[in-house]
Amino acid sequence: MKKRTYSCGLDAAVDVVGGKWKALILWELHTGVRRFAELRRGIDGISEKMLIQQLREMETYGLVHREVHRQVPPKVEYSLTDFGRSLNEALIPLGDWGERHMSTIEAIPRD
Amino acid sequence: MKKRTYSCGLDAAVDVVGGKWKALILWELHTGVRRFAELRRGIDGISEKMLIQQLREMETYGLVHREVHRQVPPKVEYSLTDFGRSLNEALIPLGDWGERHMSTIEAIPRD
DNA sequence: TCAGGTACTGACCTTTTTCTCAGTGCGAAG
DNA sequence: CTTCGCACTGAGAAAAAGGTCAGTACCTGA
Repeated sequence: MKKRTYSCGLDAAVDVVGGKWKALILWELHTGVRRFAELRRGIDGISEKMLIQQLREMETYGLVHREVHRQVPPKVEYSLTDFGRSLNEALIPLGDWGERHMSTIEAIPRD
Repeated sequence: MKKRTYSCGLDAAVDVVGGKWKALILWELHTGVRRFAELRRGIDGISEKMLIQQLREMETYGLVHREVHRQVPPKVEYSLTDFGRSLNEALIPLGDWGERHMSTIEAIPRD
């Protein structure tokens, strides 16, 4: 989320889903409610700092709902809001596209 | 394009469309063939360096076709390949989502 | 002759993003 | 009595992305 104005809807949407981790988090939450540590284990290579940072951002966007259960040890559950689910649905064709062309994309020479 | 392996199709796709300019370029090319300077004028705020950098990247992905007409002054035309068009189609629902929620997204407090 | 348009390229710098690592406080398990 | 898991937080550094600016070589119109 860097911009304040967008030249088209796609521009705005890519700003919301962009970055290294948001798509992965959205994907993990697609299946339902998840605890913090479950997400961390489910998303390969993510650090705790990045995970919270992204979750908090998505919370301020209204995509993710955060529920704290006051108990020891602490239990915090994350889930998608209706808004988040609507985003996930809009992402399905893109996810399918990526799935179909994954090997092509991975084979592209970098730098 | 930073990764070599992806955990899901969405991850791969977001890596391809991510960044500040690619969505905008894709959107501009959606309407047809464009010359370099036309793209520059059409995309508000982009520098020549960024525009070429992104176009070249998209060319190596096979999304964009670059055609040089050997003449003076030079004329270079950019257009989408079939692969690029297939990506654009997969992006339509996301673009629509962004369009629908643009005002919400713009109203989110940053930092 | 001099600015302007064509399509770039490369050096260098700033901003943004991501990563690493250490630490918190509590309870349960070994 | 030490370690583990829980859900974080913050400092500081590294890496990636993006931006500015100057220059190239040629032609056209003023």
